[in-house]
Amino acid sequence: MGRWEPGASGRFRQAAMDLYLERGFDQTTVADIAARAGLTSRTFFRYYADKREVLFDGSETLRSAMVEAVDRTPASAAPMRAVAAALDAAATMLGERRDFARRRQAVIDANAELRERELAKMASLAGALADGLRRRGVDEPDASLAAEAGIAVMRVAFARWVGDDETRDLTAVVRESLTQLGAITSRGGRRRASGASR
Amino acid sequence: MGRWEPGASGRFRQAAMDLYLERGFDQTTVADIAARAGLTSRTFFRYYADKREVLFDGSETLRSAMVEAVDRTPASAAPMRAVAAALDAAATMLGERRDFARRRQAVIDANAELRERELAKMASLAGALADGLRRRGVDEPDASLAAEAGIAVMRVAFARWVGDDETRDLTAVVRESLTQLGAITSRGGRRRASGASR
DNA sequence: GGGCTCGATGTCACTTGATGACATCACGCT
DNA sequence: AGCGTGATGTCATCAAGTGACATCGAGCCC
Repeated sequence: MGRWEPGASGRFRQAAMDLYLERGFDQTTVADIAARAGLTSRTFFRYYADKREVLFDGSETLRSAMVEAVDRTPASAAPMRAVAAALDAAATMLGERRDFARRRQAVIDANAELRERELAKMASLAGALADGLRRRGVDEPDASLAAEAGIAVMRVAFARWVGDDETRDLTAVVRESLTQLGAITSRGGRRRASGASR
Repeated sequence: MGRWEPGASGRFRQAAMDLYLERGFDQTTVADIAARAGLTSRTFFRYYADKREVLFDGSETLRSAMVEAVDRTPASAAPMRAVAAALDAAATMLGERRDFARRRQAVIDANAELRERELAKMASLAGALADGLRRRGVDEPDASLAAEAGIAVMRVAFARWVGDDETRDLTAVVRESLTQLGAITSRGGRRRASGASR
């Protein structure tokens, strides 16, 4: 498997994922990944800006899906409706292949640098959402607040879904969490409002 | 200024801040910082785990202040009340020295790695808040949701405060933003609820 | 004072991530 | 066949960290 074997980026992704799982992120060198992929470490950096990025390949796709969901929401709808649509889109994309999501998350959770990168990706999602909201006429700080709140919900919901024993639909968890956020933040929110979820 | 000059960590902090501002984070090497501080690069890494950490020295103090604010909140209060208290504490700590906050933020905003680190610090704050809430009996997912929402508010409010021309009190901006989040997330939130802020 | 311990700092060596410059190879086109 | 082009390899280099060990300075005890 030398030069010109197709699917270089995919081979890198696979090799990296395997190695990160086998021996951990720190214990894996870029040279290792390249060797397993049948390529050179220099080539690795032509596909991925750094050693972490190889785990976040689909995030651009996810972002555009969420933005499109925002754009598709009727202009008359409230900001949080558009955010909810974006979260639905994200949940649909991530909701299949829970086993993959689990393994990937295990790798990320085990390493501080990877957690940082994931946070950055989520922040970028929040930024894109806020852009989308502004584009539809939502002013600041509402646009940023709605976007950040939405991403916060997504973060919490995803973590619950990944760590859950029973098989639940990610979309359902996301919607539940979004509703729950509304309950919590509503003024006069009473203590122990006897949660509707779990 | 050789060995045994006191205040090594402070000298590192000062030197790093200066250099990051002068020529940028990437263009500053740890050896540069150490030289300006009159120390060695090896010593730098004894005080700070990496080149970024030197900009986040007070974050531990901030965290404990916020956690204490949560703990000090009456047990009968709703979760978001405790979160609000924590945000108030944070705003009080960060609210003075806006010029310093500005310069620091300019450095951070200019560099992706630093932005990542800042996100990590904020995530750690959210985690500490969620812990505090659980300690006072708040169940999941409410604890995580409230904590994450609170940090989201803090992020937005801080950005607005730093980027604002007029001089406003950070505490006021934070409270405003928190109220605004409640308005946005409340079910039936109508479009363009004619914002109360800005 | 002399010698002692101990923590802070320095020195050295090394691994690894990341990047620039340049050479080479495989493929499609004419 | 010859050529151009993009993908890959090779080489050199820098900077971030890290471990092992030496050294210095200060306080302490006798």
